[in-house]
Amino acid sequence: MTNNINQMKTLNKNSSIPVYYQLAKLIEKDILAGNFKPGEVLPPEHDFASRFGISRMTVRRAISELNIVGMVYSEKGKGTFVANPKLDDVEFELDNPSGENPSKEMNREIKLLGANIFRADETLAKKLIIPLKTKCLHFRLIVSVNNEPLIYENKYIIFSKHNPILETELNDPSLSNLVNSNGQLRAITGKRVFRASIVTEEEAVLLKVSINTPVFLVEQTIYDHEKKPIGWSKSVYRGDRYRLTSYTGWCLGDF
Amino acid sequence: MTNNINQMKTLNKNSSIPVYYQLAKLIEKDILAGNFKPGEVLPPEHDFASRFGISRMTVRRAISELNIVGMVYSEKGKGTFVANPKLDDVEFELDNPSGENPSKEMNREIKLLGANIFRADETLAKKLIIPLKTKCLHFRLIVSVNNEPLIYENKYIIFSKHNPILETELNDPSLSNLVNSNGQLRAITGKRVFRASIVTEEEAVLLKVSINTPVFLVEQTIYDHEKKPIGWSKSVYRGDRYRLTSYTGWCLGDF
DNA sequence: AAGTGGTCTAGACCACAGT
DNA sequence: CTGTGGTCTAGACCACTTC
Repeated sequence: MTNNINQMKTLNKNSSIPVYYQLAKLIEKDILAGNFKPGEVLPPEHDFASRFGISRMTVRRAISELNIVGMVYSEKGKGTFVANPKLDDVEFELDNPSGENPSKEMNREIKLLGANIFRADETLAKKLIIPLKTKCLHFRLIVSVNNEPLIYENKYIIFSKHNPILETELNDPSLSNLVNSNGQLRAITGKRVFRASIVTEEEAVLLKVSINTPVFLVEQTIYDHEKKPIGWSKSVYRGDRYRLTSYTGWCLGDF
Repeated sequence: MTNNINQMKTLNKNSSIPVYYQLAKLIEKDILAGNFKPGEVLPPEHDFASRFGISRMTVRRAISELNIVGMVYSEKGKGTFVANPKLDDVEFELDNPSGENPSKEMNREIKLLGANIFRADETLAKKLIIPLKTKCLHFRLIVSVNNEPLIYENKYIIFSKHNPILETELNDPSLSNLVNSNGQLRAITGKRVFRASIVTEEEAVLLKVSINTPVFLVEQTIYDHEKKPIGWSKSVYRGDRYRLTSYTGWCLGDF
């Protein structure tokens, strides 16, 4: 008794579109539609093979595509599972003052400054592509490490139902978590824009830094499976404490 | 008459390491050793298959790995070619003032402020892991777009031989290009660290901005095939004109 | 026409998970 | 033990490029 609609479709073996790609898209649709949820196991490979009358190698090729984009992960002897979209994997690193023990315990603390209903102003309406004054939830918070305030964040998500603000949400106040907890839509993709800027007076007070301190201004937008924006945030990272690293060029497995 | 030393080695079919991985590493070594140079074509797949006594599918799996990391690219009907390592593919975008035509012609200009021999000071010696006072080349330049100075860069590469500074190099003053033109070592991998900061007085004059303008401070290190640093640069991107964008989550092919 | 990479098959054996 | 994914084979046909 399956309700995986797309899986009843057939593959066109005479199409110029490769079978493995057709199958990958089919499974992708089922995952995006929620017929397979994160953590759940996919049918075994030989199932797909016999059901669609194709070779197991072709099934593997399809699933491999989904592995590459991180939509599923396979475990030998167990099965292939739907992953959680990693929406917060742009890693800011805390600057590590030389000599300090990097494995030192970090005491991360989140202080909620406010959580309330907010009627979309012009900026937010534009960001989320919603009418003016649409009901939204607004979170304001400060993230501190070792009692030092480092990040100031304002997060907005489209209001959908009266959910109480759970404490568990505030342990992980990432935008994707807030969206997933408070709406019926799941967060699928995200976009971040980084700017270099200088603290405003308000931010300087909140972050306990002097005026003219440089900051990273990070705007994040989160989209559902139809690429409609469902959440938006603007974060201020202290520029004297955070940095961003990226690697380029050739590497195979190791780095 | 081939001098592809590694290709004379054999694969261990009884190893716990997959054959496709062994072959991928073998080809990788040949590419890193310069036995196959960027732009050159690899032997056809059936060559590898018969030479090593393995199936063509296994060869394809090996080459697929190299495709994924961007070390080679395959073209139907033509062959598989060695790629150039993309070391400068972190894209800064110019902020696009609303309403302005994005396809508008950009007039990019590079002004060389200096190119001279530089004896490594403490900072540089540490960055390049070389003795103090080692001979290096030092480039200072300003990148302008539409007559507006936007980037100020200081680039250092280990001095290897007396090459004249070619004009062609200055059309592409990327660190990887400078390294490849002036040294005998090829640039293979790179690392970038981004910081948010504020212009120094000197930078403010060069970039024609007021004091306290925010900037991205971008440190880049370039490594050879043994992961030894061979070039280092420190660039200042005007924070009021540049931004950085990244995407996360699920996507398959399209975005 | 000959050579290349792209796809696909119908098997096979293996290592590992959960009984 | 059975079931899973991981690897590998020895073919096959196709589309494309080059001559």
